[in-house]
Amino acid sequence: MERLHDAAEKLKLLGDKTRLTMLSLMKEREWCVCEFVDILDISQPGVSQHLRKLKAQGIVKENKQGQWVYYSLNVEDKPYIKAVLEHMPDSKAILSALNKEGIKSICK
Amino acid sequence: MERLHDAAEKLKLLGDKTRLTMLSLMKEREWCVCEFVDILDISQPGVSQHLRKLKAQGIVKENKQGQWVYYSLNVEDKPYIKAVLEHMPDSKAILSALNKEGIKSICK
DNA sequence: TTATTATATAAGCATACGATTATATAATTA
DNA sequence: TAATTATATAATCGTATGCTTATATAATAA
Repeated sequence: MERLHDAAEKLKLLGDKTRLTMLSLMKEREWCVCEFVDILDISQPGVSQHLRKLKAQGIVKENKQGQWVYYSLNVEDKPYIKAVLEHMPDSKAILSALNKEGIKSICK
Repeated sequence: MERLHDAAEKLKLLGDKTRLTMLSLMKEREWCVCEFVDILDISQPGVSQHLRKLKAQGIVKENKQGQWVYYSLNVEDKPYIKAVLEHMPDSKAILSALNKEGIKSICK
């Protein structure tokens, strides 16, 4: 059952707290790598690697703007992923819980 | 964000082909361990351990009937898991793809 | 051009995971 | 009671995962 195999591969990526947080944040807007680094307790290479995996599975897409790379959701054709994210908290709640409500493109 | 942590833990369990198949089958009815052993290409202890993890996260519940233990979904209070499973193939499609349409409580 | 900033890639490492075989427990049947 | 059947647990093992530090690449700014 190829469909289940592929779905499992993608769901596996949602089964990580850091990635699930990033994806939930991306429900609102696109974010650049350095913003995730500021928000999440993880190194910059760590963030990049999570995003690489998500992109490899087509779950996110990138948008290069000068030296910044913005990542956003690409789940319109992945209904079960979309459904999961719809049940996750929104950016405001996430940032508030992480005490990071102040961040705004800190990357300078 | 405790909610994301917990959700990630549960989604991690869906991110495995074998478990996702079992859960999708359970959309239709409860199944005993030996049925899963017949259907999936995995040993009996392997099946038991997958079910133990699913039960530990409250995703399935068991129903002991004599020497058989039947497992079924317990996702009414887990909307995002429910949503994922609703997008997965049904038992008929799964068994057909695995060439296992014949099985019917083979455990004898 | 040189320095700075943003991102990606590589290498290494500890831990988690999925599977197996062996064995234990429990219920059923002879 | 002994044998069979169903399930669970334990021990083991190879591989995958997530993280880090170090380094490379690319774009911007001085």
